[in-house]
Amino acid sequence: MLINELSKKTGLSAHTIRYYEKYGLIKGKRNEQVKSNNYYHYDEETVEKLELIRDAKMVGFGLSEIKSLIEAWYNKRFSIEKKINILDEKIIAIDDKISQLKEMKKLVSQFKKDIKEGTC
Amino acid sequence: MLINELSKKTGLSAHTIRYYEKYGLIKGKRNEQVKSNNYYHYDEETVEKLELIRDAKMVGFGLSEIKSLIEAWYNKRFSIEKKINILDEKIIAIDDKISQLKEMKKLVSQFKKDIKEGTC
DNA sequence: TACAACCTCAGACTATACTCTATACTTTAA
DNA sequence: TTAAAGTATAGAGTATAGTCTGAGGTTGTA
Repeated sequence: MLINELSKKTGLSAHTIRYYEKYGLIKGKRNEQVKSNNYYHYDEETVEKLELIRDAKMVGFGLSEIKSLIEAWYNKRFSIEKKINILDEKIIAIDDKISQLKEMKKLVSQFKKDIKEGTC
Repeated sequence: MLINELSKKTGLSAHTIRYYEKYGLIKGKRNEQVKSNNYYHYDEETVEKLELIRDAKMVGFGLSEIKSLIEAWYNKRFSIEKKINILDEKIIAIDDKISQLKEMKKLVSQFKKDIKEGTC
């Protein structure tokens, strides 16, 4: 698929997708047979990656962290040990964030309760 | 306490704390009795607020979202209904983030398993 | 009383992550 | 066959959230 379709599928603008491509998060392929243009083509794996990026960003991961995750995921040059290490780190980071969110939720819920009880 | 102590207690730099104060997230008080200086004094509530800000930022909330949360929390001018609304929104946002993180964790764990099984 | 260690304020600078503009070429539908 | 829509690239501009510098004043300790 071309960038416009990719954009529609992921909800990210073509500009943002190109920015991610420059950043090294995704990679389109050019069709060597077609010589009239040099359009990039993207596959389903790219859709998956972009969805992962979108979600990871929502929960506070930066692009550099996401890049290391994606490299562990797809990069063939990394050793198994290195990949496992990176993935373990991310799992710990995710668990930390979940704990923090649960703590925040408890706090916010308690505060909501306090407000309600202070008035009824 | 003065800004240096606040900085040490929260792990945030004095610069960052002043930035948050300008942004409207916290508010120091000046001692009217002392006329030789115009140092700001901060209380324990400010420490709590800064800890909340730090945690909320870690899980992807921006300063504007955090500001609305803090206002619901501390601002006396807001009506009870408005405060409850804001807090409910935050609770929903927190739940969303937790779901996303769980989804990410599942994905990362599965991938880790795949890597391991692909080699052993 | 000197000197280090504070404090305030204004304003310049930086990093991250986009977002937009301009230019130029290609494809597609009427 | 031409106008609209799509694509690539470079580079400028923007938003957010700091981060740093400098100038000038204060406080605490030797």
